[in-house]
Amino acid sequence: MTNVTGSISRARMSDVAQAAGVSLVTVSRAVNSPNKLAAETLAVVRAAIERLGYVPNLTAGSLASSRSRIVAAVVPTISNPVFSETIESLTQTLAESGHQLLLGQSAYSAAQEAALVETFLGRRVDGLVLTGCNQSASLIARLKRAGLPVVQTWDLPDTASALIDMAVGFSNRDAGRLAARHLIGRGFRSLGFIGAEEERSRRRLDGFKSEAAKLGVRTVAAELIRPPAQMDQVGARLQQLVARQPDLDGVFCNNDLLATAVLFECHRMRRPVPKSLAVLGFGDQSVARAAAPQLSTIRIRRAEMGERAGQMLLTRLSGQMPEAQRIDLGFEIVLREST
Amino acid sequence: MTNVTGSISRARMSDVAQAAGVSLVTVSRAVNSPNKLAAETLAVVRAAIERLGYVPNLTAGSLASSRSRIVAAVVPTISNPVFSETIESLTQTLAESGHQLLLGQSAYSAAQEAALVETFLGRRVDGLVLTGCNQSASLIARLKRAGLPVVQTWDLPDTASALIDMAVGFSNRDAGRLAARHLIGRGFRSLGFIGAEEERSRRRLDGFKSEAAKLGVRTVAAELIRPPAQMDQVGARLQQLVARQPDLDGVFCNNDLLATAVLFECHRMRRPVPKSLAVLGFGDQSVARAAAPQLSTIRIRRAEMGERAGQMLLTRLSGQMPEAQRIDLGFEIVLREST
DNA sequence: GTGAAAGCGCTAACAC
DNA sequence: GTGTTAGCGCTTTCAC
Repeated sequence: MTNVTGSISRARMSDVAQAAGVSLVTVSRAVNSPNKLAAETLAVVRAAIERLGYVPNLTAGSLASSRSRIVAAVVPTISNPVFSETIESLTQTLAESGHQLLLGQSAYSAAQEAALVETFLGRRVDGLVLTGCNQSASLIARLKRAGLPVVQTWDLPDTASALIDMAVGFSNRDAGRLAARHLIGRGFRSLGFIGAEEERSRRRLDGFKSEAAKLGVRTVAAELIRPPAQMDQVGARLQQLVARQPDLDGVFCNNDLLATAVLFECHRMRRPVPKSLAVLGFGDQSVARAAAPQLSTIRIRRAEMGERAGQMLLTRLSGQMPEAQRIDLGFEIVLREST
Repeated sequence: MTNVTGSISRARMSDVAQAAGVSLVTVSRAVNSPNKLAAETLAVVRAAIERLGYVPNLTAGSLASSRSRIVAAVVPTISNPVFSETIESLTQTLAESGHQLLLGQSAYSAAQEAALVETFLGRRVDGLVLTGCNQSASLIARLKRAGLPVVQTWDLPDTASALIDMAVGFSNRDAGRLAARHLIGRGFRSLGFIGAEEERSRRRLDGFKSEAAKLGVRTVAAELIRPPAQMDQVGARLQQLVARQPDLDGVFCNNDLLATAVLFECHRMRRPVPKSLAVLGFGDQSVARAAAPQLSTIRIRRAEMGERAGQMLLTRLSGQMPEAQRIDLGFEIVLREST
């Protein structure tokens, strides 16, 4: 029965060994490398395990073998569906080879990220997945020294020194550039931007502005929402944008949910999309196809990002080197109705 | 530098002890209970720790103390934002007392849930958070025997035997009943239901149907979408509903994102909401306020659920009993424009 | 194919 | 306040 201390006596490996009439190592092998045992022995041991309800203590195993079969990941927040999809596919990829995920949320704070990494190192995790490439120089140095496999995701390091170990992502700046080319190419000249106030969003804004300028469009108003950027804050921001730039005719939103909120606000303002105002999303989430009008957006490979990150880690954990240390997953415009 | 094996030599506690000229325990105390040490000693030890770049091995600590400071949670998927918010607040609550979260995703499969629980027990996690209350009898028995603190969330057990240890949630069936009362009370008589094909959604449908019948409304058509229920599948389902029940005038959607997709489809069908079709959401996610028309919905306390689950666990881990073993967080109708 | 010995790096209990 | 002793429950050699 449940008790307050939360612990009951459990069978240990030595108990199983005794019950089965074999040595400790044999039980260990029955659990970890059954093919190294004679079929009969294996059967006897398994019966004993079953009978005693033995559950191997993975903590003790980790200590002895110095492999934890745990991978840690740090994301700003999983409430943003954009990150949760990457985490989901990462979890699944890792699960296939018996690894589990320890999850940390940094709330977009570098200090919290560093603190999380520190305890993850203390837990001797087998690998680490980070979000973004804007880690501090000291954290980068720390991780390089630690020597464990690390994958940076959701962006690509600009310089060789920003690459800790491995990376899988895409250039956020180039994605912003593509957004500007797309909107301007379709005839919209007075542009706005709505996004979260965080690193990757800012990089996209950078690219968006610089490409717009290059194409002769200098009026780009931006509204940055402090994370978590919720949909119900978007209406007011769009109003701001229009107030600042009355001839606004195109908005780039930093995820499809924000873009959807803009769609609704346009509906309220009786401004037909895209005739009166074009809306470009980001991410190609499922809402983009469901929306009316359907959202044009920039597709990125969120699930693939998690999967590739997991594979790179697993490759390294098996002692090999992955084919590429830096994978650019790219992105593409999906033209629908809103632009 | 990074190496393929992923490990470099690291300082151990005994190295620090030697460097600081103290014993092992003193270093352990400097790390875990600094207030038990003389200020001078502490300073010396800390200097040594700093100098050697010592990172305590938490795995060894866990083994010795049999407390892992890890709590595991199983959710169907974190891609559903509805679960990720609970996980987020749980993570934060746990972090405040130095616990971390090991995350498992069951993909709505009972077998996967049981397998995850098994390895979590093997890791000797300090506590467990589960989604829903429909665990198999054998899993329930297993966990009761294991004797570790367990919190079931997102529903409330119907019977005493379905309660493993602690629970925080609400009655999904009653929430469905409330939805029916609300729609019928506002004059809608031909009802439909769109939700995911999973346990909690089904319970809401149960309640929805039975209350509707009680109030004299027998025509309730339901469309269940196999998880993950994506927004872009909703349009076709609404069409189905209308085909089956041409006079349909009210739809209850099992989360606000699905409801939003219905809103868009209504727009396409040129059926004004709520005049031609009423739409009731579930969850009160931020999209509900952003939508046009704004969504009426049933508010539940997702974040509070994670927080309370964390607190209950922490209370038990500190050796106390929580005030209540079973917390009903309830729910409420939020009347906006769509009904 | 199986076993014996020697740790993994820390904490708990008790002494001083 | 600080130190000594004795494990925590496994895996890893290496021997047979």
